[in-house]
Amino acid sequence: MNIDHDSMATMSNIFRVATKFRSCVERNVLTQHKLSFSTFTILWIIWIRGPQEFKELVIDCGVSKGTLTGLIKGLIKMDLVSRDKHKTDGRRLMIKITPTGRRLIKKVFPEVNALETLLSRQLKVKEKQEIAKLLRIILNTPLP
Amino acid sequence: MNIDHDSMATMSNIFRVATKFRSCVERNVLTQHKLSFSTFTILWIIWIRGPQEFKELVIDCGVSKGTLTGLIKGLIKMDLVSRDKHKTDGRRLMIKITPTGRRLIKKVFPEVNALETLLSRQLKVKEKQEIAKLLRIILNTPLP
DNA sequence: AATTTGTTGTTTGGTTCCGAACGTATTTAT
DNA sequence: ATAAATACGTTCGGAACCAAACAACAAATT
Repeated sequence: MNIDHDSMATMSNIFRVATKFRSCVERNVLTQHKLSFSTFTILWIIWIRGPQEFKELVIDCGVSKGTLTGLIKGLIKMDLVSRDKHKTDGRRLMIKITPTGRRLIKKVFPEVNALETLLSRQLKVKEKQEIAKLLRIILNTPLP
Repeated sequence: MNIDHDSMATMSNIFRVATKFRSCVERNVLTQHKLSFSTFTILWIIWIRGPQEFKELVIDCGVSKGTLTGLIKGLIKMDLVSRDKHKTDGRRLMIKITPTGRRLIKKVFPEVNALETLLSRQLKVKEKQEIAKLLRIILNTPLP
């Protein structure tokens, strides 16, 4: 049996770290604010980058468009984002953050970031940058 | 606003890589065999490590125990694993792979591993080992 | 102008997931 | 020995998820 152990170890550790961090953030931060990891991600993106198109969010949040429809609906009900038609193209949607949403993410994000810092506290800055760099290479590698 | 950008970049890239790979594997390999990523993981673990206790699987698969109950149920229905009582402790369960399960994972795992190789093809072996090493440090870092 | 083709988001049906509440088995304390 | 506390797995309700079918709009073709 011919197995590529290095690739396997890399990927399985990536999964384990992702799972560990995600559940920790949900448990310790997001639940109190009625947010899921995905809705947090949406809020974070439109806070950092400004209003985004629906289809951009689909890619950047890593969920299907069907799922995103439901998540946006929930965020609107909580008055955290708004959904407007594109000026010139009636098919497209623009998702914006509301003042309430801005207030919330300004409070929540630092808490999440603090956990990121905590989790990676045994790594040097150089090492974190090295991981980030290598992962960006993987992200830019095309897959079927 | 005081943000730890290096930790943030590291973690957000970990999530993006995990999502990218997971959906690719599900789409290109697992669906054909009626497996989800989690059921694949269960099968893989008890194939590599031998019979496992239920509660070990909860930790190593990164799902809740309620979820694991359902997943095991599904795997049993497909005759891929069996569930037996622990010899001396009537509360505990031992999960074993069946011959059918063994045949399946022997076929499926190499396909998954091939995608892992493909995804990390732009990295040198040294670099993969470096990522795996750094991620293991993170995994051993306690969190609330 | 009318039809076709393509893009964008919603709806639908079914699976996976978690947390909380629940039984059952075991261990500890009285 | 009995009661209380703990450990283990199941059940249940609701949220999140995906793929496929669908509807609305835009662009290209005729």
